[in-house]
Amino acid sequence: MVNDSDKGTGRAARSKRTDARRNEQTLLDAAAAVFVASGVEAPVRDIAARAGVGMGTIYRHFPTRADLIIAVYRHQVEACAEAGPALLASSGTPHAALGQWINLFVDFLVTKHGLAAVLQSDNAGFDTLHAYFLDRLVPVCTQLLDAAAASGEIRSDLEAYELMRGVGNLCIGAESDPRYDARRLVELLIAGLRRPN
Amino acid sequence: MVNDSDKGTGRAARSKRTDARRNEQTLLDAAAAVFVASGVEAPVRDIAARAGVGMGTIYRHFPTRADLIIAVYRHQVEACAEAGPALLASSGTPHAALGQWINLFVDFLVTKHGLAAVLQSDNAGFDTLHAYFLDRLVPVCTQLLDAAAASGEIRSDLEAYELMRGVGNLCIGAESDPRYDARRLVELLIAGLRRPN
Amino acid sequence: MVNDSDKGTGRAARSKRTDARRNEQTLLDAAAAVFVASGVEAPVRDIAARAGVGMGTIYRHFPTRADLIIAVYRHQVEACAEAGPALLASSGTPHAALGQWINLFVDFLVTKHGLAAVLQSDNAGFDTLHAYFLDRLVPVCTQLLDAAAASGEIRSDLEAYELMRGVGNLCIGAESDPRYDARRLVELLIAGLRRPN
Amino acid sequence: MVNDSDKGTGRAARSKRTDARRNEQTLLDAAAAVFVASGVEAPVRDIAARAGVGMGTIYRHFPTRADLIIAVYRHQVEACAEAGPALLASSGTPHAALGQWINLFVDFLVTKHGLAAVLQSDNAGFDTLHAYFLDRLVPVCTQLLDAAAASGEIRSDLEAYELMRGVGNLCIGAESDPRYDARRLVELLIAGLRRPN
DNA sequence: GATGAATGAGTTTTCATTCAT
DNA sequence: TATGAATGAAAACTCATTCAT
Repeated sequence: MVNDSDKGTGRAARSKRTDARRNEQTLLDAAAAVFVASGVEAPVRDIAARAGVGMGTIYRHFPTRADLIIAVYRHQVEACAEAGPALLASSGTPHAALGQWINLFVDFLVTKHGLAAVLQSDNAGFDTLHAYFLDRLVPVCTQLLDAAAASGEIRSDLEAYELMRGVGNLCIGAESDPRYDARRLVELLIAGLRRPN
Repeated sequence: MVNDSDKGTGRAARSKRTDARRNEQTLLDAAAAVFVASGVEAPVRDIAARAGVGMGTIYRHFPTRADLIIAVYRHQVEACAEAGPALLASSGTPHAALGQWINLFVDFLVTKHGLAAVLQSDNAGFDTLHAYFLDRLVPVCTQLLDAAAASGEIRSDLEAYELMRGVGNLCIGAESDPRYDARRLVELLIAGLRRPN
Repeated sequence: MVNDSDKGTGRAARSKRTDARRNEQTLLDAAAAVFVASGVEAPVRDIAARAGVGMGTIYRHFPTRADLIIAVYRHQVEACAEAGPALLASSGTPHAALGQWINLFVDFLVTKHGLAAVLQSDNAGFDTLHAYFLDRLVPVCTQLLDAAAASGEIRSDLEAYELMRGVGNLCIGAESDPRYDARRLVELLIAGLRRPN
Repeated sequence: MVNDSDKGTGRAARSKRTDARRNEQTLLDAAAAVFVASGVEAPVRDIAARAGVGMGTIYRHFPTRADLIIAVYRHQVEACAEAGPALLASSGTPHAALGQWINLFVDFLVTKHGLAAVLQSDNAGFDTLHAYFLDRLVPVCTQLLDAAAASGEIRSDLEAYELMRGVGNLCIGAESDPRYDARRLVELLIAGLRRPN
């Protein structure tokens, strides 16, 4: 309310947009909550109910389920993407940076119920989601991998795509099983990359 | 029960039992074929159709889908289980034996369309399946792991259950993606186990 | 019940088939009734409710709406198809035969609420229906048209397909409008075919 | 409206009316374009988007879809209505005039994607549309029909309403089927009207 | 007046599972 | 025992229409 010096149509326009934005945030919150409770494949109707809106509203804001998931997790994906170069600059060695970065990625996947599973599903409806993840994170991972390979620390015959897919798979089902610690296994995987001196 | 040479109705009974067994084998063959074609979550109706029987017959022999999957793959699971001690005896080192055994396990999972995915699903209907796999294979894997740990080749802080679950996860979706080679990643994982000399 | 001398599995099999057939007839009757009341595009659920069965049952018997419509009207289509040659043999002139046959076709279309409309819809779901009608009736109509053309009674530049489509169109909406008599207009159309002596 | 640099309310009112008219024309153009592309049953949202206005604006100007269709095609309907007497005056015979007029009507219907179909729909929402067409064109057609009947050229037992409805029906689906030429069939219909000398 | 967000009924379709014959 | 017909819950998705801003 610092500035509400608008009048005429301006107010209407601004206020409409404000409301819609608020509503969208409500939707994202509700979706996030439902995703935690029932996984990212929860029925649209459940999310709508949780948000207290009609189903059509969900479809208006997020035409596909992938769009919704992306919106819900965008911040975290961005943070992960931006952390790549930063770690490379600050960590001791490229391999260490890679390990830390993968750790962030695991953090992300493991805490999102069912997201890892959906990342490997070949369901056509998730194409957008797949594309978003790959577009955003594969280049970052490639950079880290290249640096570590260039420094001679690791083998150079693994694509970022394959590594990320593997890490993603290792994270499937991790939340629900106390006897399974995805992070540990991912560490082994990264350790296994190291060039046998 | 070596001898159940019954007479009178007995002959009928024996023959009926024979028939039932024949029928069951038909079912298993059909299910295996459909699993290859459409994955282990194929509609029951398809399997029944392939076998030329009614759906009720499937349910009679295999009350749950898990029972059917177990029956279909039992032979291969048994073979895998039995290979453990054999490899330990014949391979150069325990770690090599472990690697070869895991390889067999990967062979198995990767060729069964969708089986790996179902192994990690937390769908209650698959409990029996999970239990069967774990009961049968975890002890074998434990033995290999213990031997390798005892020889000092690998770290000793990983449970067989966790390793197998990780390997299973790495195999998810491997058949359908040419850019993803599950076996490679599993090798990295096993390599990562090695104790840093 | 003239003959129920079946025993053993025979009875079960026969009785099952009998029941299914009875049920299918129930379905057809219900569908016919609903078609009359609400047109051939009535919701599947309505038909199921009318028949007192689940929706799945409709889908089992008739995978697409077109299949159901075909089944409901098959008898009448067949009768119409068979009447063609008969009329040609018994009527005074080929043109007269054509007129009478078209009349039968109109009888059929006009009494089926909404069927005519669906026959011209380009909805892909009705492809089977279109194909059935065309396959069955166009040849008959062609025969009548050819005979009348050969006798010099009518112009010879009109395809059976086009004529039938036109007749079909003229029948659209005829049931519900007392001021519109499709039959009269069809007569004009047929009269218009006559070669100007 | 040369000058709309208004201030003071009076001028504002005039200008508002001008704006509204301009807006309405934009709407009509957009609707016409969308009707051509997707038929007259296109979603309201599409039309609004095309016009660059909100959906509410469409509803304000044209409370029902029929109102919109009428507005879009009013000019052409008027032209058609006015052509009737003109043709009667200029053509050789009343029957020729009738044929030419019907031709104009067909021109109109055939080029409007889906309009013919909507003209026969018994959907209550189109009542206004039906009424408008009938009110405007039936009298014209009646005049032509009466003249031709009076001259002895044609039978006198057909109502204009019924004829126009028939012509409308014949035009259904004509744009999308190369094997179906509505104009030809309409010609047959008109030819069929001729009194058998 | 204009906007466009929200609503939610309505329809289709699929399959696991049961159970009468 | 075997059969397969019947069931009906579930879920996605679309759009006409309303109404707060």
